[in-house]
Amino acid sequence: MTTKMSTLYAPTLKEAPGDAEVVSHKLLVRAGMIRKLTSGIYTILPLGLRAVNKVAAIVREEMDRAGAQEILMPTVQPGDLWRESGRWEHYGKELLRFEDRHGRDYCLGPTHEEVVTDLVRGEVRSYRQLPLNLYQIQGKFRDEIRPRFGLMRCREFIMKDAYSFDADEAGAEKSYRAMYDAYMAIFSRLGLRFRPVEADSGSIGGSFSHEFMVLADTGEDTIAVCQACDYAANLEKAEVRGKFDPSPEEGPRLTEVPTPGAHTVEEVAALLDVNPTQVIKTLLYDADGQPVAALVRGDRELNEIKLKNALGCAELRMASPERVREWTGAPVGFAGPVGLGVARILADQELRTATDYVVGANKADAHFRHLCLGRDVAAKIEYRDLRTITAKDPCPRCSGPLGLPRGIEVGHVFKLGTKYSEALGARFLDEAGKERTTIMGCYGIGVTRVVAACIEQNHDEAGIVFPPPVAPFEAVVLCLDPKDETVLARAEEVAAALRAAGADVVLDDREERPGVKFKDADLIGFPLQCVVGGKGLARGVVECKDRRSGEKTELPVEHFAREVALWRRAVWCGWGLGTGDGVEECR
RNA sequence: CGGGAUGUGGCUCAGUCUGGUAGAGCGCUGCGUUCGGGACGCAGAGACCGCGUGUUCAAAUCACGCCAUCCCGACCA
Repeated sequence: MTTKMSTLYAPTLKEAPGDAEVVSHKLLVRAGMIRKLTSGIYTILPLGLRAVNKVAAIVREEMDRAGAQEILMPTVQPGDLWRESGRWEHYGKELLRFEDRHGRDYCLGPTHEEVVTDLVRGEVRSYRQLPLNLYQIQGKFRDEIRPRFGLMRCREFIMKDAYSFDADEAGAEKSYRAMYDAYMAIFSRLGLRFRPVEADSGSIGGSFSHEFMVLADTGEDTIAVCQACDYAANLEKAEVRGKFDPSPEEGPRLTEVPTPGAHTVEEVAALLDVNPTQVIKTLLYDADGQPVAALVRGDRELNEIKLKNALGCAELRMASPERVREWTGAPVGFAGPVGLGVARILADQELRTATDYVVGANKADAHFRHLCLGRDVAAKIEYRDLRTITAKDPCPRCSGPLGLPRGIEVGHVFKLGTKYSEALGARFLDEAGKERTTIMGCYGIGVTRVVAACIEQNHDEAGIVFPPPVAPFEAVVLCLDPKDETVLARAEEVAAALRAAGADVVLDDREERPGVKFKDADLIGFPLQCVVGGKGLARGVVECKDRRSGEKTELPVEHFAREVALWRRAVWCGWGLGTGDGVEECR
């Protein structure tokens, strides 16, 4: 049975909704694939769900191939389990909490480390049961501070999350590698241009991780990519390398100068007529309750994640203006390292060469000139890599040139270590009969976000340009004269031939003018479009269009079945994809 | 959480400043003409103008409160 547009619930819109900002959001709504229920929460309509399911199917295949087993965990989770892991207190407001009728605490699962670890600790008691990798594809809820951009950052979304359990470090490495490889296979098969990048492991915790970024100018993340070697890292992670030799401690003496009202680096630099590179920013932080100062050059950006990692603290917050006054004795804007009473002072490594800088004097409306860190600061200074990398910095691996493209995070793999297995007591007996803690990894793919990212990367003026593996239907047959039984019958034959060639097909049999069908086909972004109408049939041809290239090919009605299979393969090739029939693989 | 903006038929918006009969386009229903890149004509249906309170003879319009949605920001001294 051919799916027919005449009965499909796919309400397309000529105009974009007023509340949509980004292109994937606008197009998903216009193409009749999603509708908003409330902020950050969407209903997925038939066409949207088909795209989501296509992504899910490929994810499932590759996960199974990698040896993971599918399960389905509950969305509602007991608060007590989250207390055991310590995250009931630490996860914050993204965790939507509520009580049942008995007043017991529950939450909607934003991720499932607790539940899966609870599951495994009950049954896995022997090294013989390891390794184990369990995954699910399921709705997640995260009460985002500010949901936005349609399916890109919403509160309720569909995610594939997998969790690996291993007996030892080597096994955990292997599991991690298997997932990394599976993710490479998944995103390649989906027809996306993407990069795996080194990443910080963030709040989930753990020691090592990679993100999978779909390259798109509208991405929320910036990544550092080497143009010479294969180094790629999230901007927050990318290391800055270079030679930073201590410089001779000489030069003019430290001098206090009045700088009334000059709070920012720009104001101070302008007032003293120096370059911002000659100013040191002193940033004050509260690190697990301890006062800490971080020093970077005036034109640099401090990378808080690097600072947090360098300090090894759990919570890092910028000091409040009251704290700043308390620690420095001056209002915000005049902090400096000279005589500063904080627990630790960290400085970016490039300041090792620091001579003749301008810094705050820890006194209202005053700064010092001619500061030499080694000479003028009595306290110990820890030099570390603290600043955010820039496009001007060399690649930390090979010193080649860096690019800073934008990306959308669609996948993330973590080595978790024993953080959750330790907290929840997931232990087993090894060969020697000794009790040990399982080593975990976790691996996520934002399935709904993949669909949105796919559109961000592939669209044009007319609408979505779906890669064939993601499209809700790979092919559409536009029947231009549905009232003419001969034409309609021919359209059904064309649809059958496409199906035989391996494509899933929708038949546009609506009693609409041709223009409406053409517009909708392009808007929804069916990769293969075949037009069956009186005019073409009179010449004995079916006109086929490749949505991506716009190229039109006339295929003879007579040998259509054979011709269309070849044409389909050519379209997939244009995407750099093979159709999997083994005839010819592209790329 | 701070700042800004918006809320008017299903959708996109005008009308609000200057209070006085609720509008347009799209979509929808019917009829007719059209029919290969979002057709045209005619006739229709459809709105507690986000909610509440107040001011007024009179409120979509003014005031206050609330709610919702979107955008920017969340401490880079």
